[in-house]
Amino acid sequence: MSVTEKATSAEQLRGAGLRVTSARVAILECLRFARHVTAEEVAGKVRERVGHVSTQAIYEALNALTDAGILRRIEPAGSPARYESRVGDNHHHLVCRQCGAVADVDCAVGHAPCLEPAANAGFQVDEADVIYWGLCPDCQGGHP
Amino acid sequence: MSVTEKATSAEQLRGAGLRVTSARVAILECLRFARHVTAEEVAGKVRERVGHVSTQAIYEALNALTDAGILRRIEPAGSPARYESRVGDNHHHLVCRQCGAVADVDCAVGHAPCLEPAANAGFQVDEADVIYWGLCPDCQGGHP
DNA sequence: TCGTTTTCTTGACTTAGTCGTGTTTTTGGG
DNA sequence: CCCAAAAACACGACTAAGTCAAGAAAACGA
Repeated sequence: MSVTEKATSAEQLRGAGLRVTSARVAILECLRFARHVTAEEVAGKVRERVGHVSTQAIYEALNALTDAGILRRIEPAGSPARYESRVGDNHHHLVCRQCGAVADVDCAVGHAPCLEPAANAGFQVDEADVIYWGLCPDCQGGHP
Repeated sequence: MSVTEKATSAEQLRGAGLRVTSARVAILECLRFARHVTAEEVAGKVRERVGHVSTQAIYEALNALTDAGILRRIEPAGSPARYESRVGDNHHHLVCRQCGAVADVDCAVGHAPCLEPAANAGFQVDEADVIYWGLCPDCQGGHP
């Protein structure tokens, strides 16, 4: 499986005008399976695959990939930034107040959803960031 | 003006079961005029009114007031937390990518807006946090 | 006014990153 | 295939925005 995937990851990088390095490929591979992971978690998984990579390299790569549109960064309040490889559909997120679990939600309002607020106060809006806060199924048992 | 307002702020605090202190009253007074301000900005304004107050006291008071539902905290990605006194209507926010300016938006979808995502994945949702990202009128001049 | 409880102060600590500087890798051209 | 330029990475110092802990001060009910 990994041959095809590595090829795809490399192509993705080249297509975005980025150099192909083992760290970046490993990041993309990891995010194929792990979703909504923090930079530290990515670092751990990447190191499992390719040995030592500095934390700063992880940050820089994640920033580069995010800027290139290959990854999407979400930053729920009170949580470190999380990354996912599902991009381009501007879906939203459910976040559990208790355990921090994150789930994807498709938008209710169409394909470029919620992008237009009722009155935009003169702002030129290009993205809507929607987070639904609540309790995930596992945390609904109501224990203090 | 300030007599009535101080009374009101004190009543608000007492009504929420919180002790009335000069720092808390000053915070509420400031947030009557200043909106979407950071903890540091609040600290500055509060100190103008009542002299020395420690930064930690500001943080603790803001947390207490937020927990009590008297203030609302918003935390746009890449910005420190901001506070506002407009609570209870679950309105949303426009944030400028360039200068960080924040503006209020009423919700388009009704009075308990966007609270229900299309599919909630079993989550018990109690709040929707919507941030529209874009450029404010002042930053639309397109200067690099 | 007194005592309890909450709040405030001071200061150390933590987390999640950014900023430089110098050293490796990639990679396209010869 | 080799080599220079550009990009990426390593290492370490630094920063912002808070939290945590222990003792002093202020609120408020009796």
